[in-house]
Amino acid sequence: MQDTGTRQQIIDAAADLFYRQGFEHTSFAHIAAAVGISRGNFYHHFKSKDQILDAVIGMRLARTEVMLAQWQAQGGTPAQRMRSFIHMLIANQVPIMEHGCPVGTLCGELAKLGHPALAQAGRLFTLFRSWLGEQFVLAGRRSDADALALHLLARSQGVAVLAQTFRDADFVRNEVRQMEAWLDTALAPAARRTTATGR
Amino acid sequence: MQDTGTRQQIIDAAADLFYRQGFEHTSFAHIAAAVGISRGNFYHHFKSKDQILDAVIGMRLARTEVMLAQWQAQGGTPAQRMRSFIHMLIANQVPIMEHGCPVGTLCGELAKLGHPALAQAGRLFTLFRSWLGEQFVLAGRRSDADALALHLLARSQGVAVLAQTFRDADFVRNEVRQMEAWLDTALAPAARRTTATGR
DNA sequence: GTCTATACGGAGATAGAC
DNA sequence: GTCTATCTCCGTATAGAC
Repeated sequence: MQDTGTRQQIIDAAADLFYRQGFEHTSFAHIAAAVGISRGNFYHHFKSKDQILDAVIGMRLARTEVMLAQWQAQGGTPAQRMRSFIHMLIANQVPIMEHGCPVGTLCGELAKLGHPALAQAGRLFTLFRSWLGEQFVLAGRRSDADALALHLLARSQGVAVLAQTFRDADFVRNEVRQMEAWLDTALAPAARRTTATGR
Repeated sequence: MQDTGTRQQIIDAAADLFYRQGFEHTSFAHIAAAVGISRGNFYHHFKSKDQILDAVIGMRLARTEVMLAQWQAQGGTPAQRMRSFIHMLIANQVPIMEHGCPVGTLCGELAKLGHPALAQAGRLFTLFRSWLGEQFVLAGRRSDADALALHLLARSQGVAVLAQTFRDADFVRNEVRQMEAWLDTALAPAARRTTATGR
């Protein structure tokens, strides 16, 4: 694991193609061409397409955990950290307008396919949900932290879906501004604990 | 057109299967089995799979226009009519939790496939966007009516995406309540015109 | 209009040489 | 580990009988 060899190249290429073209629409030929290997070589690394999907989701789970841990380690207030989350919509604006949110579109496709890996992909959402929930707890919204986390998650997903259809950068910026404003008002009455317990 | 014969049966079955399984994952065999005809019989009615998709989108555009016109004809205030829109999330809660929003998931899939029919499917969104925009104009929010319409559309899409992943009915109800509350505050300062010009 | 039979290509997957 | 060759199944699409 963690090699930069063929196996990891396959996972990287598959993750990219699954995002840009969708899981079902991506064939072994696509991935093989992207990596520059033959189709047959594939089965030395993965016994089936579902195994590649598992590996891709696993890698993305690991990378997401690292990113969230970094945001946490950077310090600052919970509000500042949650702005990092919201700001992903700006930072990834171009790919989102082309291919949607990597998490939302994957879960949506797997749900339609009735694919068993949906549960694993859903953990990507859960990672953000839990992390956001922790931030709201730290910000003093202990009782409704999870509902607030889900709300923020839903808002960002909605923006991603419409961004993909309308390709409207102004819309994205406008919604991001509104989400930040919402965050401010949501945290305002409980501002007392925003900087405390910043472990 | 508008016959209840085989052609319409095919469109109905295809629309249902495209929604539940996705467009790409639905084969002629699936549709033929659902209608109870042979695969070969298909090509008397549609020359290609894309033609079925066009017919499905066309039917859904027509039905959506009828629905919006009915909401308009029902009278009431713009706020009341927009509650009909928000309430779709409750009325269709079960299928949404299983298969997502019929509009959002179709547009998302077609975008990933790079399918030319995306533009037509996007008109489904535009229909709601324009209708909601009109309501906001009637409610006195002339200057930012379209932005408000997009916001409401995005909120509902976000709820649909997370509902599909987490299958949480409480979350849906909670978000719907918040959307209704948002609508109230958004229209409150311009309440003077809510009942006027109710053509 | 509806059927059966079939062509044709592409998909996932396997075997075995190098 | 990587390749070529091949298998099998399933998808869209066509031809032609009834």
